[in-house]
Amino acid sequence: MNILEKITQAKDTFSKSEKKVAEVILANPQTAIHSSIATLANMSDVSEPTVNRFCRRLNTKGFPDFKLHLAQSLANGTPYVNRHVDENDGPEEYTNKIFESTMAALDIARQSVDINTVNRVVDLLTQAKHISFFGLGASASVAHDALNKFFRFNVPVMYFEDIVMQRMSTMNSQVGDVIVLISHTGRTKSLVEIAQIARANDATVVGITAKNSPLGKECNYVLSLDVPEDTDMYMPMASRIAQLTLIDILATGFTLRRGNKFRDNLKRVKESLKDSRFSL
Amino acid sequence: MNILEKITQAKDTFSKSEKKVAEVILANPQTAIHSSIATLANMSDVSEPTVNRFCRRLNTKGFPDFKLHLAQSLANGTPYVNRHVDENDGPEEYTNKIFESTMAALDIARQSVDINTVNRVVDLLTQAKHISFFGLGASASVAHDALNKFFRFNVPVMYFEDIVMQRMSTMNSQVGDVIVLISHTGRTKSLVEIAQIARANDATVVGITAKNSPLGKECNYVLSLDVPEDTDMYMPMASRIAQLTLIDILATGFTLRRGNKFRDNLKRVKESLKDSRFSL
DNA sequence: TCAAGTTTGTAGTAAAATTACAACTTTAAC
DNA sequence: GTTAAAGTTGTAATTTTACTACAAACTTGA
Repeated sequence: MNILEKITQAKDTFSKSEKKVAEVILANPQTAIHSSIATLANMSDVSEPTVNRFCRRLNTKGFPDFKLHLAQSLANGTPYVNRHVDENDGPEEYTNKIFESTMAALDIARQSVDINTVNRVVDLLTQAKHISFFGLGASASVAHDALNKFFRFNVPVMYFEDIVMQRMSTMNSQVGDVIVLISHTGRTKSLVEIAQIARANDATVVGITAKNSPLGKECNYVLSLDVPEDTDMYMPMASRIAQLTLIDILATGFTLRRGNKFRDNLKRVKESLKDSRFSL
Repeated sequence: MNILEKITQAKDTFSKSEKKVAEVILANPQTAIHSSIATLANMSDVSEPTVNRFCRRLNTKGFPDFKLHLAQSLANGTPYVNRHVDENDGPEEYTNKIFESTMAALDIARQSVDINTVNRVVDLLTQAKHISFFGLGASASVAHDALNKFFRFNVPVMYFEDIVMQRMSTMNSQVGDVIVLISHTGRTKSLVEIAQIARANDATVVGITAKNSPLGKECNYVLSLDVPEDTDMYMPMASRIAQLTLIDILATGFTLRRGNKFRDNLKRVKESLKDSRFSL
């Protein structure tokens, strides 16, 4: 595991002085790898052995070894950690933290996506007679976004915020229709019902949701995303960004499957916006 | 550049003994980063100062610095690059490319955000009598998402997709109201008009848009995001992810400004969902 | 072959990291 | 409250590691 994440995670097990060291390192890891144990001790306002003990607590052989691990964490690839926003953070801190934890979440999500399912879902979507995107709460805007993308493909695509409309529309679904249900937790009752109605009508149900959730179990295909949520904020943040990225992937897969001529079509949709815009 | 590549490339400029060092390092770089200058000198059958000179020849400050560079080169993972999707990409390739370019875009966006403006906008929002979020097309779902977030704060917040509703609502705006207009290009005519109406009513207009665009010029505050768009796809992708992240930042700033008691409020909103969900 | 230049190693020095131990806190029990 | 035990932290000494200065040994070309 990335040592920066490890520090964040193990913060509670640290002693007072060790926490000081952790703070200084997390605040400026780039400086840390270029400092000696003495300067780092000074910056953290602790003694040199404390820094050394801090390093060992993280299962490194000592300070130089720790610096090596830190350097590797900082190397391009996985530079970002899911850093939680703190009460006392100023604008600069929370802005950077949110960007970084969003990137970190995407990185984790990427590793959890099942490519085969993506491929099969893209297949389904290209062959669908009708596509519907439904979500509620925070996932409603994701469904909304999906509408905006797939609508450009000149495919019959639907999106409703209203659960009654979602229900009525699903009642009329049939074989060949694909219904994409979006829910981070997969425990939204009314969406589970929609899934059941759809399957009773032999429509295909794709869930962008948690694998073993009540909703997940009702779906023909589940695209699950493991995303660490900052539960302190009591708001869905990273999860819906990951969902949106997944929508982008499905849309991209769709256009690639449809081939080159189809891309001209997209270009035309984009150009149709010209009149509603000021020219460059 | 990767220091391992650098060694291979600069091999010709090395002296006989330095080449020996290069060989040993290239043959087993993992061992090299965990060795002291003495052991490495021994393995290469040269003296310690030779190893040191070798390090300096590669523009490093010395042996420890060289090890740091080497460690970074060895760190696993590819950097976040904006890799464009290619016609012939399979599901695995385009999935990874989209995740990576989204992360790369966020990284670039992060560097372009003006923290001072973020801070001032958060200020405005916390003091606003009414907050409106308007966007069209792909930005509509971003505005939709903003509604979902700010609505939890128990603040009078509005969101319309319909330009007539947007217009009517803005007509009634007054001092102390904040209208957030979202548009990637900043060239959507009807949003520019909304901005003009709002300012005529002394409401404050915040644009999440391009700085020097027609819309940007009509705003009191502009939060601009430099995001590289994959224009090949003819679809907004990374831009709206960056916009959403910015919404997260504003929402977070808002809650932090409001303090601890307010967080309990958010918790209550979240708990109110319980009945609409299946329990764990 | 010899002188100028380069390369290399030896020995000493400086810096950095680690260890051992003592002083100081904290915690919990009485 | 007092006190003993456990845990934490810092000081000082020690060891390890890296670097510098300089001299010896090669190379090169006239």
